[in-house]
Amino acid sequence: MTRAGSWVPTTPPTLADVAEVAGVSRQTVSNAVNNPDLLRPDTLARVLDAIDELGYSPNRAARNLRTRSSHLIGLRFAPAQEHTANALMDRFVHSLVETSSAAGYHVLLFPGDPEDPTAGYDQLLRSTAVDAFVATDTYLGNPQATWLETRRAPFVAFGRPWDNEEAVHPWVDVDGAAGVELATTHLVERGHQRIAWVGWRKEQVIGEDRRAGWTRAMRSRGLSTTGLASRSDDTVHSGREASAHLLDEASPTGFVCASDTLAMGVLHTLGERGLVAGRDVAVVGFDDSQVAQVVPPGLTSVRQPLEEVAVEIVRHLEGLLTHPPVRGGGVLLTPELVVRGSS
Amino acid sequence: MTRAGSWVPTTPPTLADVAEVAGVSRQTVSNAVNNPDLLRPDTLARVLDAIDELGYSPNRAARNLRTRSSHLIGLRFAPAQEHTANALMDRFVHSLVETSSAAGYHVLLFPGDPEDPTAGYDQLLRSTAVDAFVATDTYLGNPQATWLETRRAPFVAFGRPWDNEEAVHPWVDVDGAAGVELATTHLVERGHQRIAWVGWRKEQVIGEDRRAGWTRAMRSRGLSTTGLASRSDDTVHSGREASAHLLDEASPTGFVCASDTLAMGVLHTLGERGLVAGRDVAVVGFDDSQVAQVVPPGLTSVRQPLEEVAVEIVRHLEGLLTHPPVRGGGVLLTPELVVRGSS
DNA sequence: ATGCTCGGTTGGAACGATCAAGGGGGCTCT
DNA sequence: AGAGCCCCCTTGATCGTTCCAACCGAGCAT
Repeated sequence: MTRAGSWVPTTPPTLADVAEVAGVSRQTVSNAVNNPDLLRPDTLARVLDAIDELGYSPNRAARNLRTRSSHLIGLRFAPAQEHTANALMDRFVHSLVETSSAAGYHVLLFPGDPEDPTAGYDQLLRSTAVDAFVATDTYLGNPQATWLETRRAPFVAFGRPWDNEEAVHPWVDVDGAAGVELATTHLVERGHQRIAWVGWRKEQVIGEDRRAGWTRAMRSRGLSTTGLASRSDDTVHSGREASAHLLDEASPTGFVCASDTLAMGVLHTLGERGLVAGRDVAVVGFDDSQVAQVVPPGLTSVRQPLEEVAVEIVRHLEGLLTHPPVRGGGVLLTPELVVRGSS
Repeated sequence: MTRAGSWVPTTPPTLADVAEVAGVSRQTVSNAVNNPDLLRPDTLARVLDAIDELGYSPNRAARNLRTRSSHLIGLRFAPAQEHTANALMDRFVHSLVETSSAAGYHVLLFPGDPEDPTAGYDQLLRSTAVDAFVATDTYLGNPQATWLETRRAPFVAFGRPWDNEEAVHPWVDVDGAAGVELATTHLVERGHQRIAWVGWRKEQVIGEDRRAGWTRAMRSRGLSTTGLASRSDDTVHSGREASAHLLDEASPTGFVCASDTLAMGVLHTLGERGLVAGRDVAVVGFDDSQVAQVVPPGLTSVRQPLEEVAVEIVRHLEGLLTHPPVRGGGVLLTPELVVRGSS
């Protein structure tokens, strides 16, 4: 219990104040807070009473200065693109905040310059404003991870180091191929044979990874993939055009998409042609965005275990920050399929 | 330019290191960083060179300790509810991060306990971990604002103090009634006369505010509202039921909704009945969520100026933190209507 | 009794920045 | 020439915490 009197202190109580009230020294109070085991039970109780009475809470700045750590985790916060369905950061960030809070850390957001993915990191690092980073958006060609590695900055990446075989930093990622394989198999089990892939451009490694799941599922069932794949930008418009083209040329009965955004494009096409998703043609998206959840008749989608990702990331961070020599290693989590009306 | 050598320093350079290299005292370096005007141009240049050469960046902890301020802004981060269309925090948070960064502040996220809206604030406040808070979710009955006021905590609220006439804290809000009025007028101008309202329960002040915009627009055109209003929970399901009921009983030609989530429910109903949104019946949502942007045929929606909100909030925060006596005052911003296929 | 360990406690120093006060050189003014 | 002043810079103290080494009394073996 904290005494919540009406008096508002001009200056918060310090360790010394508590020490005086409890009749012990500063160090003893510090120990009561950080290493309670070192104190005799009765002394500890007396100190805790005093802390309680004064409403004492250790001054973060002083502690940070002395211990050379801020207990803050930096996260570059880029906004979700408008006119797409991808807003997974929201779920991820929340889980990260929750998990790291339980581990005694807070999340510090800093803006990301789209032009320069490494901007901002340096400043925070050198001013010892954060203890570590969580790096997201580790798509191919993003120099973030490599840059952080050369700086010896403690960080955990959400995303595999696609372009760097020798990367030794810890990472956590979701097995996109496995997710798409789940989705494809799901459609096969519903009796579909001609299942099309609506994906991203070839340069997008993540997209190619997901595509591999489709190929794998199709081949393992002896189904042909010829003429059933398309690649384009991650926009609703592209998804619409791609699916229209596929319907004309290959008449698939099901679509597996690299994203919910593309899947929405497919739904557009179906609507234009008087086809009903889930009845005439099956559609599966990727990300289980809010769009997938509320659009009629419900879009079946691959859901990334973002909560688990955050947990794993924090686990790695704790490892990094407490046992510095321990480095490297990755964790690959498997997504699940959320089945809705569209399939 | 920062010298990015391959050597990684074990310990970052300090003010004293810079002072030695530049051949000046600590205080002079400090002034070079914080009050450049105080130095002679040539001295300033020499110091800046040294700073550059060493890659110096002030230690945040030390600065915070001495100045009794952290330059951090606390934001309670609650996740968007699943199965709704509302994910406006994403846009808002990004803008807040961007704006406050420009003002020299960073955003610190902390988890919110749904059971206790004031949890977390106290700890951060007393440990001087943050300078101020941004309080969101200031719906009626949320004790946050009042609690923060009694604690004399510096904060700016996103949302009006609905339940407290005497509130003196600064706030920024969006005029929901004006937004809905825009939406309703838009439908009237398109020739609609029987325009229904799909809203929230009466207890939701924000919902009632938005509803007032509908009433106002209807009355000013001499249109009847009788039997055209419904109130329910903010779920797709509720929106679906409400609109089905309204169609049966009052046969409206247009729907104005308190949220995109409810609007999606309306779209569900239309789909079930073979009606086409935008052709047979007009639908307008609220929030301009990603769902509104990508759902076929595009959902017309009221877009809150979240970027401006963040700017205003940061402006108020700066005022609070630099001229403590200046308090109070609110800003009400007007949203705009984004017209899409559904109307 | 002496020496020694051990749990518990103590005061001094340090972390790295800013604040407040002080000082020296050059200029003007008398 | 001396007083006064301003400008530019330096010095010592300080923020509140944790680290460090020393200390002290009690218990035990010698």
